[in-house]
Amino acid sequence: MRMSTLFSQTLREAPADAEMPSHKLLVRAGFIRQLAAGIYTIMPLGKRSITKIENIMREEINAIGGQEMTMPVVHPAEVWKETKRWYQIGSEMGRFKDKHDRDMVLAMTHEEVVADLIRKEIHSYRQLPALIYHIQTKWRDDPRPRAGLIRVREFTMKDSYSLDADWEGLDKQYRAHYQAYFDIFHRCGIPVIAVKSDVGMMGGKMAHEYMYLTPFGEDTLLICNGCGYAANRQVAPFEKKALPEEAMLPLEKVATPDCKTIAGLAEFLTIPEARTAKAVFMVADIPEGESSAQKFVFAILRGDMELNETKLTNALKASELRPATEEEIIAIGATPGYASPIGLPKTNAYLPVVIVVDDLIPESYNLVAGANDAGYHLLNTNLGRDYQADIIADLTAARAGDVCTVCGGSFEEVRGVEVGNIFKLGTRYSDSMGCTYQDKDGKEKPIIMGSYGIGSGRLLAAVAEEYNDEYGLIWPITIAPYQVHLVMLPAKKGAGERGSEGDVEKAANQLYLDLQAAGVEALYDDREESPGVKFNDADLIGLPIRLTVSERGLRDGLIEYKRRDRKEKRMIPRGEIIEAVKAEIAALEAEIQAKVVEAPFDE
RNA sequence: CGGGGUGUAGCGCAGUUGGAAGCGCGCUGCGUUUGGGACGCAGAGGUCCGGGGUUCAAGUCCCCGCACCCCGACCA
Repeated sequence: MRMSTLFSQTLREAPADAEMPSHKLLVRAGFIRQLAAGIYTIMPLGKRSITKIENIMREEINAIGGQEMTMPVVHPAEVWKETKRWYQIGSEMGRFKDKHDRDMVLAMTHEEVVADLIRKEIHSYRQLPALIYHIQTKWRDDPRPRAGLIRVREFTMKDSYSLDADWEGLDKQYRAHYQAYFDIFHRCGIPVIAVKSDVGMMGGKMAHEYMYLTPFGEDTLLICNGCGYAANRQVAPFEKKALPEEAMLPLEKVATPDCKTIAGLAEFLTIPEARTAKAVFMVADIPEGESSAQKFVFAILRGDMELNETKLTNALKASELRPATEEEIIAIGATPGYASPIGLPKTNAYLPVVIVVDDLIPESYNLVAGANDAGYHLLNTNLGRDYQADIIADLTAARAGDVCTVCGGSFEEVRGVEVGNIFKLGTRYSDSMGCTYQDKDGKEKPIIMGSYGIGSGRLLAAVAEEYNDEYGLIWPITIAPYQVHLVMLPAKKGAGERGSEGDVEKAANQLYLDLQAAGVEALYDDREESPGVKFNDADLIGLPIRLTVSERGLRDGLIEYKRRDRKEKRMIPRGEIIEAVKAEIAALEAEIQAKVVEAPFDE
């Protein structure tokens, strides 16, 4: 590609909007342009890199038996109603009506479409197992897109769907993906770890997320420093320290003026926060068939713990969960700052109340809780005697320093970006959409599904995040839009020669043709720009190998040769340059290949 | 959805007390330059986010919207 005709421009300064290095550099180098919040155009350079990423995905998924296809971006709402996700998913689903006033859905993911397809196509165990995948645009109306391509609303994802006759088959395909995903990430040059994750809106049994660790990441992970166990903070279990068992003491109401926080209360009564009960108020939408019921949630946990909203959502099987407002707290008859499950009115005009209690509370005796009376708390409250729980579950968020349930080690917190995930869906979709096959014995059985996704744009951004310096991007050879950046520095010209092609141009043009003939992908800077401009653009775009053709070098028949990731330059005779480049490409590819290793499966 | 911020040329920004819309980079033409974002001359480019209002006069003050960014909530 000649840069004089490349549809892309570098920018000296990044837009003020950009903060993350990957975002700034991808914009400055001309890989992406923004259309709206979380909606980007992928420019030619970016498209070439994304295509390479997607081809790596194709190779690896084909290698484990995948068959590529394409499924629609626009879905009739019927299939989403069948699985109930039409009702369960909130505002992040893109909905519209077609001209016949039919409800339509913009694809967020394709389980419903796959399920509809296979209930029509698959009838016999002979058709199983199968693995289908596609690389397709998705729309998720994220409430807060940010960080360039890391978190967008419209994005392209490779997602595969495994179809099996039995659970052993699912395990096998899940394991195959587990490794194939590591291979994909490693071939793109980025280190990742696999962690246990929440199944979220996907439903199903087991799930792993692949996390690229970076301080700019938006997910918090807990990693055990003893055994290496890693989990998303949303699901991480941990060892809770119960208080010693003691006899229940009688309830006692005490005045606690201006103690609206746990910290204030503990200080006022000079007791540890662990001796208090914290009440957190949420309003949840809980799906019931085709509609959903709003409920007021009273979550009780020990004062020294933090509520994990994902765990609470899962305990409630809620579709939406948000903090209650002060007006709502008052409306159910509780007293903000001094609220408690004890002494709540049995009925209220506002919403039904659900009391959800953390599983540490039954083992915690004589806690201090609010009295539902401004300025007063109750001493010695006890679950079972003083109030009842509707649900008891693990509700608390693990934090750095908490104890690992596997080995007793302690957790550290790190940040990461989720670049891929794999789910054992099981029969969640087969059941709701009637996807069955006939087994050897003639019985109808549900097809067992798995789903596996990687976002290509987010992966590109993660690679850009991992490989850059103060001058620009530094692409791994496998992802670089071109392998070689050929810089031509035109010679000084006398007045009469202007416009004619000089020796340097001739040599550079020839080298460009030779590179192409040798199958090397080259970006040729044939523009009339000063050397500084060309070198800075080359550094910014970040192709792995740079060749410079100049009068200075040509005098001795030499071409300058430099790797983007190294400082040193070499001068190589013209006749040897193609071989040198090919050898370097092979060496760079070997460097990446060396990173593709077997990963232990974390059950 | 809560909190904060920003909207002026393609990009980065300035714009005083309310009184003629500017600077740097980029862009066009000509010339001089040519190994790390050169220089001169001449140009083009504006819905000052939008709508109302106050005023003799609004980029500037007031009201209402919108967009984008950041933190949180949320989220495969």
